Amino acid sequence: MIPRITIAEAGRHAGETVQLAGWLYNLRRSGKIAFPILRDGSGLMQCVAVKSSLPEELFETIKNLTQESSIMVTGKVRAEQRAPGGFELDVENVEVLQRVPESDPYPITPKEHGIDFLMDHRHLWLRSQHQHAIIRVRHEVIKAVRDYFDSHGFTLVDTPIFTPAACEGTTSLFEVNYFDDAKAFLTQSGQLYNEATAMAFGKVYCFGPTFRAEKSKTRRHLTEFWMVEPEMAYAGLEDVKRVAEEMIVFIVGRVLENRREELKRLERDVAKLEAIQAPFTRMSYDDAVKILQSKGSEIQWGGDFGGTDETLLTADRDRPLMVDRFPTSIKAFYFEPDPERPDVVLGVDVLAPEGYGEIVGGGQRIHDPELLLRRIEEHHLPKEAFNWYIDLRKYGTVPHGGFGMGIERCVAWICGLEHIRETIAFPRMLHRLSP
RNA sequence: UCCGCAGUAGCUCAAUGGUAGAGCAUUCGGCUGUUAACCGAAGGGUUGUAGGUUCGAGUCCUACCUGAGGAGCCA
Repeated sequence: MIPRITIAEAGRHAGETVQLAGWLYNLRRSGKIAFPILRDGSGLMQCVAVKSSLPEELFETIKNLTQESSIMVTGKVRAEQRAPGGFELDVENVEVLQRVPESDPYPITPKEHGIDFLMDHRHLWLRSQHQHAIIRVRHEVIKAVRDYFDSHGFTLVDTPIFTPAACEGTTSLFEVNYFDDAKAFLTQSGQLYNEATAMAFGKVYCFGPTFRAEKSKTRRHLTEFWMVEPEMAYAGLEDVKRVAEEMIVFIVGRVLENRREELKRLERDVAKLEAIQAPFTRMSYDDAVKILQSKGSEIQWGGDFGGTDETLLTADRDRPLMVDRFPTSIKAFYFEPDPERPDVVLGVDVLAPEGYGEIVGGGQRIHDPELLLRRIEEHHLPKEAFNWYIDLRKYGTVPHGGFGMGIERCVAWICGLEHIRETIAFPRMLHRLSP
């Protein structure tokens, strides 16, 4: 019985006859020799078919294979300097499961394509090397996130996707029918529910899809994205900052450890990632505004950063930047005010270097029931909808805090991508709902 | 939602208001070590849609559609 292996394992089988199962990535041929390159999801393998050592019919079959045809190849693995990857397979047999017809060839050729065409063919584009590398880095980032929290005493408690009301009231939500007469909204954050589970488990995190109906049309926005949100009881702003910093350093370290090959394929400057070490630069909102003004930004105290402001602040830094103590007026209702300065809140944003902007936002939450009620009124939020949330302050309230990190923004930064849309298999954007 | 930009062969792009072209892909032929292989040939077009200016429009004007970029909002 000939063993079936993956291309990634081929190096351990040099000299053995094995079977590979995959798709034809490319084919170069001359009259009497052909080099089919096989793709199986784990890597690429150059195969060699020599006319003189194969039955004529088989050689003709190989010579006429079309791109992305599904095939199983049997042959002997051999170390070969000239082959990409260092190993080659001498073809003994090829079984064709489906030959892609030349009347309707595979649309994504080895040449360049425009973004619109590629997005329309996203279901096929995922087969290409570049996309493959990005999705694998994403996998590593997600695994690192989970490993970090799992090994630091956090319990995974996922929060609902159907919610009855806005979590923050400021941004728009996707509305869906919920049976006969009720409306539900797709969640834009698990945070409020996290605050409940943190009072039950101490340290928790949720990780799932999040939805924003904002009509944002930039390289940093999706309407559906994945967010990890830790929340900790008996914790303040400094604890939030420390955990965010530790987590980011851990994630980048893991990607460097396990996904070098992918980063190389993405032509990522690895030195920039190796520089991601604690401590990150810490800065108050006040100082950030002064720096921005000195660099020519129009920002005034009390205003929020624009995309160009974030770039100005981080472009010449080699580590993430933590900005804290934002004006109360520009932040959500649940932020705890600074006890020494009630006009600012104990919130923090983490801005990735190289101009990638905000990847983490969080802070300390209000734990005083009186203040929370006042804020709900000031923001004109329906108090009844928040009864359960107010209960958390009635029954054993404690200082607590947490943050959210957008996975796609983090992956875009680590991969060094221009646009967030390639960091998720099937991106959902303002004008893109398919495939 | 706002501001400019673009739309020509399956794909990526050319074409001064005057005969619609190239590379890749596809088909046929050649080549025993190719590396987005190479060489030769062939097929492939309602120039986004509708109207207008002009002897003549891919090119100029108007509207619409679609897309990509940026702004605002945000992770």
